[in-house]
Amino acid sequence: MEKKKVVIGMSGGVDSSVAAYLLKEQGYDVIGITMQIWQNEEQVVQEENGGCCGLSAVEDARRVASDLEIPYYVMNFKQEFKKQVIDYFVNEYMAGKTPNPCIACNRYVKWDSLLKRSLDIGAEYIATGHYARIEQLSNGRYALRKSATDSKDQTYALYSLTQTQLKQTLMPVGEYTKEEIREIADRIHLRVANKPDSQDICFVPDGNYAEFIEETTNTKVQTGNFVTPEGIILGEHKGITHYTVGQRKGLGLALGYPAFVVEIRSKTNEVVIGLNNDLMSHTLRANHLNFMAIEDLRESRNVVAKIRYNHKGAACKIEKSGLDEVVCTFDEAQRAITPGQAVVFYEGDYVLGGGTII
RNA sequence: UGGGCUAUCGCCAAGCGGUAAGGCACAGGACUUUGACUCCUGCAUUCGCUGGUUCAAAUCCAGCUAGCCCAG
Repeated sequence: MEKKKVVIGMSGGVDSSVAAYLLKEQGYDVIGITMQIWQNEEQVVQEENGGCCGLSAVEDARRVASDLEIPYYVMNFKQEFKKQVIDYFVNEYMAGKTPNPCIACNRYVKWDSLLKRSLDIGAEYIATGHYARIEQLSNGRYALRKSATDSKDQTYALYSLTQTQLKQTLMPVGEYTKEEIREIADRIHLRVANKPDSQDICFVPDGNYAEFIEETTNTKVQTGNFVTPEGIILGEHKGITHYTVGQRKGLGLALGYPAFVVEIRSKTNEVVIGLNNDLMSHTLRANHLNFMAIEDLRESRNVVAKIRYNHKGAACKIEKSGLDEVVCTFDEAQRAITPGQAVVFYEGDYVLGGGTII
């Protein structure tokens, strides 16, 4: 019997390495791939940084593939990454919004480009080391289910996957806890067993994304005014791209009480400053919707919504307010609902769908 | 030029003779496959300057300097 062919995206980190191992154990014909997305080959690798985007990827991944005795290739996705992730990231910030590049990367680079190319080379599935599970529901649809450990769950960043993509994807790591994954890595003597988890934006290694935006656009951001909700000028800001809703640090505003960014007005180039309380809101609107567990939202539903990656989720009612727009009303006010971020709806452990906060 | 008031960390501000609170800001760390939030730690050997009184002064006294207010 012909073994099913799977392309596994390998970052060189623990999770995707163990994923590759698990797939091989499960009897798949596994091919390891590392996606070259941003850095130049000659760029010094970041030893400390493991993770999804693979700054130190190639060396480690190649070695793991070799240890697992699976074929391994590096594929170039720099163009796609530049267009779908970097450009999007920069444009969103310049428009006063706060993008989530990981979601864009997943959607366009991993599940558009990588999947296509994998199918082209005869694979039936692609696989990743994400902490999430994919299940087919009784209604026939595929949906993401939270990983075995809630604390590591990554379904939030994957809400935009389509039915076709889900059908052709495997996420073997989702059944395990992080500890179990490290144990497996240890047991099979993976050298990457103790690599730290990834973090921060992969293409801005030093974390200074505002500077990164200036460099890639080759323009200096305009400074502007910090204002109160009433319009009183409080001081000068460094440029809209330096801020996000809910931010406290880095404002340099000594008002005597903690001050937060409440709103970013790109039209007037103003950053509105207020109290923590001013950030609390019961509703949000979202567009660019994608539904998983259901085909569409025909009538209002009570769900749990996450409004950022690290959000425990909050009970709310969602209903359509347009062809591609949903209104979400929370039982309890939520803090710092931020335009540009994703909102993901859950029913139990399953992803119902999600969208982009307007 | 008379009269009054005030000068304590980058900002605000306790202190009232017994050996420098606190908040904001800032820095570092933790957390984190986005941005944030949050949490932890650090942050004036010194109180505008110079003298004096006292065992002991940021705290009392004198002079000087600077700023503010009211007169003119």
